[in-house]
Amino acid sequence: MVDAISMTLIKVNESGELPISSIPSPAVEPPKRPEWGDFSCNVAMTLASKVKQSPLKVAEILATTLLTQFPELFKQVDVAPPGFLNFTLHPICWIDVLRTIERHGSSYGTSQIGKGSSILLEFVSANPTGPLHVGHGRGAALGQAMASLLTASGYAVSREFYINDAGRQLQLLGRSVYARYREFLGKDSTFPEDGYHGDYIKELAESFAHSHGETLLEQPPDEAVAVAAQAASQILLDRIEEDLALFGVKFETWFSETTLHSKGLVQKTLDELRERDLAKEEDGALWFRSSEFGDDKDRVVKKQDGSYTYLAADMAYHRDKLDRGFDTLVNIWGADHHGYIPRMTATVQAFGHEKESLRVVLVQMVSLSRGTQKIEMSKRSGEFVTLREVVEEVGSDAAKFFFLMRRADTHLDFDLELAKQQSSDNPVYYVQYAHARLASVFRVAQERGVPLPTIEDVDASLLLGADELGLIKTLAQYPFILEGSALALEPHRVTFYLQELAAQLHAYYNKHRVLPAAENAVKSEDRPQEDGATTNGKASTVGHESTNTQLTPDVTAARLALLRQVQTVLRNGLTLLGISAPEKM
RNA sequence: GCGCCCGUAGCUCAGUUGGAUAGAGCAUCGGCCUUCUAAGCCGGUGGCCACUGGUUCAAGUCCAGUCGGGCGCACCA
Repeated sequence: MVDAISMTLIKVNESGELPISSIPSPAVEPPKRPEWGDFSCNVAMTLASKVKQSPLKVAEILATTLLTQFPELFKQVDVAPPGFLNFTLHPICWIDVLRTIERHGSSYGTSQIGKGSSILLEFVSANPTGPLHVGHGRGAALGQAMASLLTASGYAVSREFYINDAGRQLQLLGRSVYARYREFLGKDSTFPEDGYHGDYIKELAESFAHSHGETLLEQPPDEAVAVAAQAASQILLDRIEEDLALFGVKFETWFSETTLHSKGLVQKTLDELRERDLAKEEDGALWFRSSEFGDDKDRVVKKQDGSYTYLAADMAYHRDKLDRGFDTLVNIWGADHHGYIPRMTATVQAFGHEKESLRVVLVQMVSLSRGTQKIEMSKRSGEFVTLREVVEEVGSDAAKFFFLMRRADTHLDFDLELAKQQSSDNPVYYVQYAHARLASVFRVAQERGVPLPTIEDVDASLLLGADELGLIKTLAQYPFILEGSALALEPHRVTFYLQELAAQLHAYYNKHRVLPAAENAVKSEDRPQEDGATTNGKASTVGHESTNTQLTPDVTAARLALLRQVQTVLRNGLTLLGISAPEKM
């Protein structure tokens, strides 16, 4: 398609009809309205000013040349103001799409645009100081879908969870648990000012009292707190891993912040900064000259008291990621961390990498509701809805779909009532139902001894009606949706596509019968079909004079073959998002 | 004060990286099952794309400014 246009451009240039100094690469896209054909191209308008002719004139020249050059491909090439070229292919060309889907099956839609380039995808990375909440769930669903999407597009993806198991938060956890532990044993205790208030802290403390008895009381508080912190974070981390597994999210690596310190990598990172003359001593602290790379100001990495800042550890972490040889680092962060991006891109550049090698996807907050009733959440009081609770209530399919329904950088309203509803209002069921419905048709077909044909077995000319072609064209888009979605790191595009395809399928299903009625075999009729494709010479069974299509065995076979491909694409898309494609509902 | 994100139908949001007459779903009103799953379909109602200016053949999309909402601005993590 694009090649045809490029060749034509070269031809008209050589023949002198249009003197083009440089041949542009034409942009071809499906037009907004079906009446405008199968593809449209704007190259005439971009060229018009260069060749000093009106866009319409340029388009005319290209259109006639294209049509005479490629008669077997184009049925029609139209020119529309202000200078669009609209192409209509011979309908029969579209049948190739179905053959492609049938041939590739579950791999239909995958590509190699990533060319094997390696990506480290870091997401969730919740502190092991409490259970995962819904916000983490959104990040988890997004990361998981993104990983599948990128893998399907030819990238080598590795998923990683960064464990913040060093520093103040963990100490606070230890002090919280220790305080509850003393409380439980009837000793006096002072709960830390901004400690963790959730009930899970009490549970941890109690189980701690059972396993350790009163032994911790005999230790100095500092040591006891450290022991409590260690034990509690390990348990909480295990639960996080469990919750994620339950949600269908897995990581190749769990990277512990502590190992950065124990291996001396933080100090090494700062040493390297000095070597590169990107560090400075000031006010008794060590600073990273991040402003050299566009940050607002320089940042402290080693405090006056000699301890490292969080940034220092994070710099060491990102340096380590790059040292492991990844081409691109993708981080999924909560939107409240956006101010951190300049620091991190500065880090990447400080160690000699392009700033494009770090891509940060920001995820906005999730607010929960039941119908119109909002559910208040406050982390301070420890009253927030956990991911596990949501998954148990609405199921992991619905949870994932809802998390992936919106662009990452917009607020998400998650309606628990809606997610549980089994109706067309619920987009998850809507898409899954389309898949199950088709499965049911195939089941009934087999029960009645109707064979399930392949595309090669059927009379393809029976699939050239407007509704059939509409479905086929949507199926043809799928690989492009995946590609765009992967490049932009936007899985929500796949969710929207699936809803569109499902809608089209449901409409088709309601309008056209596939199997003959159970008792009296051939009496069923479709509603009038649009004229057009049926004028194609081969379509002998499609009565040109009659506006109705008889549901002959040939028609049944052709439609079955078409619908199998629809089902394949529905299944591929759902699977990619980590959502099940049920055979029955 | 500075920086980032957002502003599209009554509500929740898409908008193919600058294209033609801006689209869905919800809500609301009215239809469609003796037949392959009604967890479905068909039709009606709804818009100053926050505002102003600029860039060009073309702006919801890019740039500048204004207004409004959210979030950041630590030798915290």
